[in-house]
Amino acid sequence: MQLESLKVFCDLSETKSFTKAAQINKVTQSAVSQTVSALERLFKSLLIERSKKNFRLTPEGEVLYDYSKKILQSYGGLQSRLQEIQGVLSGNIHVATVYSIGLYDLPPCIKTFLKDCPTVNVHVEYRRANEVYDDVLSNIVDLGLVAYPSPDSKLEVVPLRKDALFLTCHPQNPLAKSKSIKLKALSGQRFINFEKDIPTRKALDRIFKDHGVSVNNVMEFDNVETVKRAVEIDSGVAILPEETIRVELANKTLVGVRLEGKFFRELAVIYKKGKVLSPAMKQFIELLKKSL
Amino acid sequence: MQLESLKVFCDLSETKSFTKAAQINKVTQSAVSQTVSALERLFKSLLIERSKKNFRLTPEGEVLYDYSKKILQSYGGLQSRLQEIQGVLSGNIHVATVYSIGLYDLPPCIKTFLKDCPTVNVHVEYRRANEVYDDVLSNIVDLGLVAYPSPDSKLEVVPLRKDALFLTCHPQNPLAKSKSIKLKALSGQRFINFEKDIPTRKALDRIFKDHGVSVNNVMEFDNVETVKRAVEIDSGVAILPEETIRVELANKTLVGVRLEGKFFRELAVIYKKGKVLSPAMKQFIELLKKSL
DNA sequence: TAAAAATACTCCATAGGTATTTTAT
DNA sequence: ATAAAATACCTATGGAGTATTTTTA
Repeated sequence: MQLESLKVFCDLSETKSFTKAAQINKVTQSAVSQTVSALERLFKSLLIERSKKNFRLTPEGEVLYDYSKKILQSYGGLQSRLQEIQGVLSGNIHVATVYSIGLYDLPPCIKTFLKDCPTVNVHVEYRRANEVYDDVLSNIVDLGLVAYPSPDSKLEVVPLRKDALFLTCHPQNPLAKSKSIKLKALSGQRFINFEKDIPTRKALDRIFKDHGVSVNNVMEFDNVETVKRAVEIDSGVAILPEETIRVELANKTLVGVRLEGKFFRELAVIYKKGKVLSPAMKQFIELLKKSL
Repeated sequence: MQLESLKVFCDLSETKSFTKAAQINKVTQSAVSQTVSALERLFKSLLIERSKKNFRLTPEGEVLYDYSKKILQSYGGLQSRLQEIQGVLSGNIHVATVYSIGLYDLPPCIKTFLKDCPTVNVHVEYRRANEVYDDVLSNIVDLGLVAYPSPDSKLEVVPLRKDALFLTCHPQNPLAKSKSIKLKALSGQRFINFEKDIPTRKALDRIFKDHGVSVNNVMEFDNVETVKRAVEIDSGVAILPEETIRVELANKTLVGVRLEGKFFRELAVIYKKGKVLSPAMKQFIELLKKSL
């Protein structure tokens, strides 16, 4: 009995797709198909409801899934413990991150981390927020980095730094003169915003609603970079996390005005509940907590 | 990663012998040696203290042992659950039993059991009491059958029937006339006993001591059969469990006299603590509890 | 008619055997 | 000297790949 087979079966059960399970385990779809057949032969049970259109486990499949999870978790724990004993941090870490964090906050962290642990490989994938959640839940990546984490019973959420939100505007913009500004002052302003499905947009909408402010959304983009470009040509003002405009503030191409009140972008690491984190991953999360 | 390797490593850790671990897993000593090497390569750790004369696990070995036990237990649970679901009782049961139980009490049970569960193979090995304990503890057998079970922190003990002890004597013997007899009456009698290391002997010694009776041990044997033969030629009297003299009582070749007081031979099934019992084994124990 | 899953076939990696040597008592 | 473990070497099984067919939406 190979633990790898149980791993494949678990991923298959969770993704409900032979092809995805194959990708996660870096084998071909054929191998997954054969693995399942072998398991069914071994346990003399049908594990997956064929015939029917939609993927479903048989009762035996459910039992196998539950026990496999438990077994794999123990095995993960074993590996971690052994690595700890040996004091060797190594292995691979797959991280999915939303663009904003991946582009602005993450790179310096990775740099520091790789200096401390040169034997660890960190693989970063840039994704949209919902894809980060999906990839974490389907085991495609180990960790996810998101803003405004939405709680999920299948996820562990580790909160990181709260990045201060700044009103961002063109240096010539009238608002640029103030040292700080009240949220109210933004009423009716031409505003460069994120698209409706972006978490930061949702957070901004909530803030505006809570404070009875109504802005004039003149443009909507799906990423920070484009928002900044729009502000740079004074198409309007925006609210952005400090970290994402660090360079522009230094170059004076943009002005950041402190908002009166406590307005933050909350960052978080997410990972699948029950996942056994390797020592390297734990170390990585610790670093994120410290520097992010 | 093969679960079989973990199993081998566990048995090796417990028996502290490559050869025994090989026997238990029905492979050659060579295979065990290679399996351990493979595990050491895989985990990049020394698992067993070589160099030294006596077998000892390294810290890594200890960790691997602990986790392996856990993993194998889960896997055992999985197999049992699947069998339960399928309602199929099958597989093998290896039982080690002391001669007395194996010769007299067990055969009818096995017969009934095999009638109910024809797909189960019951393998019975006849052993001396201490060997039964050893075989159970070293996983050579699944279940052990003993009289007067001695508690052990590594063993589960399931008590079975308490077999009444009868004074057994030759039909012509003066004691044969009584319907029942007081223990005191045995003082000074020529007594056929078991050897000192037999549990029943120990139990008898205790009974005699507790009641201030002192018999004259004229012969000592290591098994019931020989004791009976000695009583049959009136070399002395003996105390034997009812079940073991059933045939002789029917044939009138021996007389059994009820002892006044509560004197019993306690029977028990033993198995290793933490062992996952297959449905077949559970069923078998249930049968023993009912008919023994 | 695509996409997903199953099957046919082939290959090669490795688990495990036999035979032997090395090590420890 | 003997028993246990390690090693050398070989073989066969089965895991996984490519190519293809079958199935389902």
